[in-house]
Amino acid sequence: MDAGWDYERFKAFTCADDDDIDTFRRLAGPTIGLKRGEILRMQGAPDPQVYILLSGWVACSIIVGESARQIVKVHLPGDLVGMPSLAAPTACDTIEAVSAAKLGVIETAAIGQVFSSNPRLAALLFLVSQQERVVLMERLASIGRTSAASRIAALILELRTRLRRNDPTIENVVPVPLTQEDIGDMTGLTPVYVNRTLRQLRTSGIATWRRGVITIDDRDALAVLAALPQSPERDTSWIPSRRG
Amino acid sequence: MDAGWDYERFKAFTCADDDDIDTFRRLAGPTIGLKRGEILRMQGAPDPQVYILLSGWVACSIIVGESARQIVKVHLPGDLVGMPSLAAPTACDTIEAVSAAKLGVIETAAIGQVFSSNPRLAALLFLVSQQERVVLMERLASIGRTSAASRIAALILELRTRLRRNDPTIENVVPVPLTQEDIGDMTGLTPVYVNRTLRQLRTSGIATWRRGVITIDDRDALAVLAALPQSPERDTSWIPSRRG
DNA sequence: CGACTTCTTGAGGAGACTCAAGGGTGGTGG
DNA sequence: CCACCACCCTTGAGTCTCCTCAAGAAGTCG
Repeated sequence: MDAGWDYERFKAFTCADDDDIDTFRRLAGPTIGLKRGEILRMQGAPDPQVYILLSGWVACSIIVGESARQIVKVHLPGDLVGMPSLAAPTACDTIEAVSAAKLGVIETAAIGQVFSSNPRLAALLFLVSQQERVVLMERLASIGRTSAASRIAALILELRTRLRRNDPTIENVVPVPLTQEDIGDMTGLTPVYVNRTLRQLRTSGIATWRRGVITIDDRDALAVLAALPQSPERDTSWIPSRRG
Repeated sequence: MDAGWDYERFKAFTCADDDDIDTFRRLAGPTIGLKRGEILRMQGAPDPQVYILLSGWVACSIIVGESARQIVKVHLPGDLVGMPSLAAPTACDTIEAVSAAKLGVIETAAIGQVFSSNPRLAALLFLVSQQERVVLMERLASIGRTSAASRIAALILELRTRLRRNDPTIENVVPVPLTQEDIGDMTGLTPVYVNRTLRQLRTSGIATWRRGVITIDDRDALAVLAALPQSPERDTSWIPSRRG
């Protein structure tokens, strides 16, 4: 744990080993602290940077029209934040702290260095991006083609799965610092309707989401409701080995 | 043009130069031909491969529940197809030909080789993935937060922009081999409502979509309706140079 | 020319939204 | 320690966008 960065989390996320971690750690620059609700950078800001989330949660969102907001990703500790804007002159999304958070800045040039000097780590970064694409694709399918209850069920299961990578002891009680408005912005619903849908999940004995804590009462029913495949593990055999 | 692969298209797409192209060309294996409607591989199929689209259009979709389909990406010639499933033991999406199409197979191991032997090209592949993420994020915002008319407007503009990379002479007449059902599966709408929305766009003098051809009548109005930022160009200064 | 897919339009219904008001909860300052 | 304030949650009533079901027309391919 250097400057609070949860390396174990990052290792699990990328299948990186200790040497990879060492290499990567050297990339992280100064640390930034954010209070809940604080904005790290706005969509459209010039010269976007890449960050690594050390602690807390941040949300990346896109503003549509005058006021509508769509959260495209909530990041948990260990996540790389801001990669999609890597090659853009201006940021394509807004990064905002959902809870108090700390981030390390990663110079864009350092990413290029990884590709030159550490092909294995570069491939791991590439792989992480593919996984992020899959998550986005599944969220797209969820929002485009399912009911409010299904979208929220899928969200609950996604958060549970991701949090379990950090903390394998998590089972049916999942701490989540999102407001109902945040949930709406993630699922494409209004806060009012999120509230009604949560009540429906609660009264039907499937899940209870209250005061920042989800309690899953019937995981099978939740999975059926979500209607999305639970992705299995990854195959990393194609990644270059360290010596070769 | 080797085996019909539009290298110029790929070069424009990735900012790759001739040497990069040469390297990449060696990766492409056997060519596969598909008729319209034919499925290359189903979601859940084991050992997914990566392809390069040589000609025609293919769609990647996710099945939700019993019958609902969400198209997460339509690919144009030059695109890399199937990357998101790269590290998964089973394919996360179904690849289907929207029009007659040809694809080259790319061995998974060859991708790893690129990372070992050609960091510059690896970085370009990485960059392309980030761009794909941005496109997904914007589609997510569109579907999650805008009306049917806005979604279709955004789709029209996205297709126009991408096709113009292939053929810069395209202005207001855009050839698009998608059925109204396909449009619905891309935008999260039913085919019936797509039809009504297209009529609405037509009668309000914004755009006409008929028989595989979009005619844009008022591009400014279309952009306002789409309500999404038109992304500017990329900054690739961080990519490793060939010698260095 | 015939079979099939795709498009078009109508009528009715439901899921999600908007507007509005009241009740909790936690944080801050006196 | 209490009171106030801001934020968030909760619920009701009414509306509208979009969906479902259905049938026929138009286009396309063999």
